[in-house]
Amino acid sequence: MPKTLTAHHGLEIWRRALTGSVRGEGPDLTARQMALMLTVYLTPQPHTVRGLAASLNVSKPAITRAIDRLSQLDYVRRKPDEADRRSVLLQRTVRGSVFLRDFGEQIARAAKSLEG
Amino acid sequence: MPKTLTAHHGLEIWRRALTGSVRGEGPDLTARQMALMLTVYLTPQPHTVRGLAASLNVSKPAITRAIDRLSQLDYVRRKPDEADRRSVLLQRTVRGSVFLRDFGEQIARAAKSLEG
DNA sequence: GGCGATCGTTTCGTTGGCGGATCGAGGCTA
DNA sequence: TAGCCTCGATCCGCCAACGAAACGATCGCC
Repeated sequence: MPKTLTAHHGLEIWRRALTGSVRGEGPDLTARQMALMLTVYLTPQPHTVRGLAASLNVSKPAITRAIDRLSQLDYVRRKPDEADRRSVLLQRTVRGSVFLRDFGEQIARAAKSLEG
Repeated sequence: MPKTLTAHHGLEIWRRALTGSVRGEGPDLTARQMALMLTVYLTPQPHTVRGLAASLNVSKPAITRAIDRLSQLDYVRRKPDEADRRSVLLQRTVRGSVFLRDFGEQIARAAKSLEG
C-alpha cells in the first residue's frame, strides 16, 4: 500500500513508465485510447459506447474510433447487447490483459527503482 | 516515500490521472510530447534534439515537431547553443512548470484517494 | 581554405484522429 | 402499428503527426 506519493515522485514514475512505453515496440496509443483501455479493464462492467463517451467527456464517434483501433489490436472486443440490440458491450481480451499487466509492471518497476 | 507500489495500484493511479487529463480542458499532448516534456523537466540539462531523439528512440523530425508543438504552447523554448551553433538547447518555462506541477498533483491526488 | 561529418529543420506523401451531422437499426409507448 | 426516441456507426472536411530523404548551416580536421 503506497504512502503519500508526492507530486514529484509521481511525475518521475510517470516519466519512466511513459518513456519506456514510447521507446518500446508496443503500439502507441493516444491518451484517449489508453484511458478507454484502463476504464474498460479497471472499472465495473458493462461498458457501452455512450457510457464511455460520458465518462471520458468525449464524443461518441471518438469512442467508436478508439474501439476500432483497440479491437483491431485485439485489446478489446465488441459484443452486441442481447437485452438491447442497439447497444454494444465491450469485452476484455487476453491480449489486452497481457498488455495492461505489462504496463502495470512497468509502473511498479519505475516506482521500485525510486525507493530507498 | 512510496513503498512497493503494486502493478494494479499503479494502473489504477494511471487511470485516474489520465482520465482526469483527458476529461479536462488542458491541451492533449501525445505520448511522445508528454515524454519529451518530462524528460526536459526531470532529467539533467542540457537537452538537444539529437539527445532527446536517442533517449526516446524516435526520429529527429519527430522531436522537432514535438518541440514545435510544445513551444507554441510555451511549455518549452529553443535556445541556440553558443558553443556549437548547430545545436539547439531546450529551456524550461514557467508555464511548462505550472503544467507539470498540476499534473503531478493530479497523480498525487489519485494515489492519495487509493490509500487506506 | 577545403571537405566530409554532424546539427536541426524542412519537404513530401501518407496515415489517422478530430467534431458535427446524419444514418439505419432497434426499442418504447399508445 | 405509427411515431418518436436512443443506440452505435458512418460520412465529411480538416488538421496533426508520421518516416524518409534532402537541405543549409556549422563544426572539426588536415
